Amino acid sequence: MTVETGGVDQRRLFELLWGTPTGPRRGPRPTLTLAAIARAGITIADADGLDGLTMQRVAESLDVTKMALYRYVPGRAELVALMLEAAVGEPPAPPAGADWRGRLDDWTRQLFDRFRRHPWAHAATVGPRLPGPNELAWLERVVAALAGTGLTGPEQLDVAVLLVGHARNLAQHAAPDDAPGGSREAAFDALVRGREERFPALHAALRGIDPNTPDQALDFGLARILDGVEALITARAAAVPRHPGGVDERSPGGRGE
Amino acid sequence: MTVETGGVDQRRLFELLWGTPTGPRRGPRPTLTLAAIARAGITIADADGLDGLTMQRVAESLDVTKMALYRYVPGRAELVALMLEAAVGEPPAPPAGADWRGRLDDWTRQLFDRFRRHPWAHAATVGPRLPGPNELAWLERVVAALAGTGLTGPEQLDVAVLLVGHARNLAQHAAPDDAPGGSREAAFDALVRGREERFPALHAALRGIDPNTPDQALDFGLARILDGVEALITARAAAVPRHPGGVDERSPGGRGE
DNA sequence: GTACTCTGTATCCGAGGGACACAGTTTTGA
DNA sequence: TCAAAACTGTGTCCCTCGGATACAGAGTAC
Repeated sequence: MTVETGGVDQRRLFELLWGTPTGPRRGPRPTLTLAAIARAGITIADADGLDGLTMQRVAESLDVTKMALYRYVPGRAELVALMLEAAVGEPPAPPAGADWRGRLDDWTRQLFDRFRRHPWAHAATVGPRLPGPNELAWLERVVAALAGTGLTGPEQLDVAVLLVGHARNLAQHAAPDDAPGGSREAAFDALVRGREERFPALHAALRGIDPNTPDQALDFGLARILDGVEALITARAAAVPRHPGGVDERSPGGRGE
Repeated sequence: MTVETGGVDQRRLFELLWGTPTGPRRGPRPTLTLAAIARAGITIADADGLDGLTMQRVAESLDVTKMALYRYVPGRAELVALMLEAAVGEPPAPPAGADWRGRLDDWTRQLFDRFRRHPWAHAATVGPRLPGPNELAWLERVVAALAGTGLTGPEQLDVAVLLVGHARNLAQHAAPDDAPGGSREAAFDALVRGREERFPALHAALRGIDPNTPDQALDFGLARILDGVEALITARAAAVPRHPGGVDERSPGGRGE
């Protein structure tokens, strides 16, 4: 029982995620596949969330005993990791002829879509964890799109972190099949109503909400982020017209006023 | 056993979060307080995460039986909600004399700090949930800071969502007491090493990482976001030049660009 | 054919959330 | 003053779930 990082067997998980599917030699041939198990788990978690995902249910849906799963997967935590890797899947091809901004825009929306289709994915990605090949491939796409923009390596990764966070965060806000108009704003409105003097600005902001217009938080945030990145890129290009990667003009919007 | 939203009793939770502390009439006076229970839970969760948080341990740390807690809290889920509300606490006062950007910058860093101090808070905030007074008060601060900038109500809320997401996301990346240099990048590097042809851009980006420089993802993302918001605000102001005392003339020298 | 190895199963255990009934305590009403 | 009512903390019980272990059957290598 390795309590390491929430009970995840790092070695075995690494083999499962990154190892080659080595065919066994002797003994009866397995009736299951890692992919099939992950698929079954995804189906269950999509329907009832991570709480509804029990080894028993996964086993039942595959017509095996619960303990049979442990021949393939060390435990529940590793199963979730495999499900996550399968659920994100391979990154989509970048749109043809798009510049870095077009690529990042499309990339974020595609990732958002993945997260929205699998609401449990958010909970499955909290805390440090071992990324799988698909996850790294998604990351590779962002960094590749930003290559040649003048951003440093760390900055490219920071942009990726920013976009992943936004996609993941917004997918959580937008329930997969929620009533249009956003139940979240409705809940806020109900709470603020009767407490206007306590939350005056919030009250005013909520008055400007049209229940018919769909939630545009994804578009809005994405546009702001990409505007900010674009501003940095153009500033870099103007400041250092030659040899990218020199002494960076760090202008942290940090601390001091 | 209300399976509603993960087993949360919405009515009772609303009373716990928003209700007035009505003193009971008859019977022995309670030995515990909601605040004390929440504090005990926070202490445990800070140390061992949400998985380490059991009713048993909370009860032990308060010298009561497990079932005694159920006199105060309907169940574990509601306890976590109370812990969250106590952990975020009241929002800090906005820095004196700061414009909207300064306020939002400070706000985001303070929120980041709260999340970083309580790593379980991220997991506790997945999915739709009932916000408490403190949570709404934090939100109120953002919207108040943006009042008069020309942004619409929904846009102000979208900015808040964006900033909350960034603070929360980055707090997860930055482990509370991790080794400097970022184990995350180190893990990436170890994975990419030997697979350079598969992740060429990632490989190149990782080469530009200096293990000594601290992680600047929070600063970077925050600066990008606020740059993007600022661009929108100035564009709005330029398009609608009237509105006498609305948009303040913020230009304290060379910020950003 | 025999030994070895791998798969799926049956059984068992402990941890954890929570229901329920009961005893003790404090206030209210007569 | 005293009994009834209401509320608190406790002990006990149950169920679910993750996982360990031992075992029986299946398939392969020698």
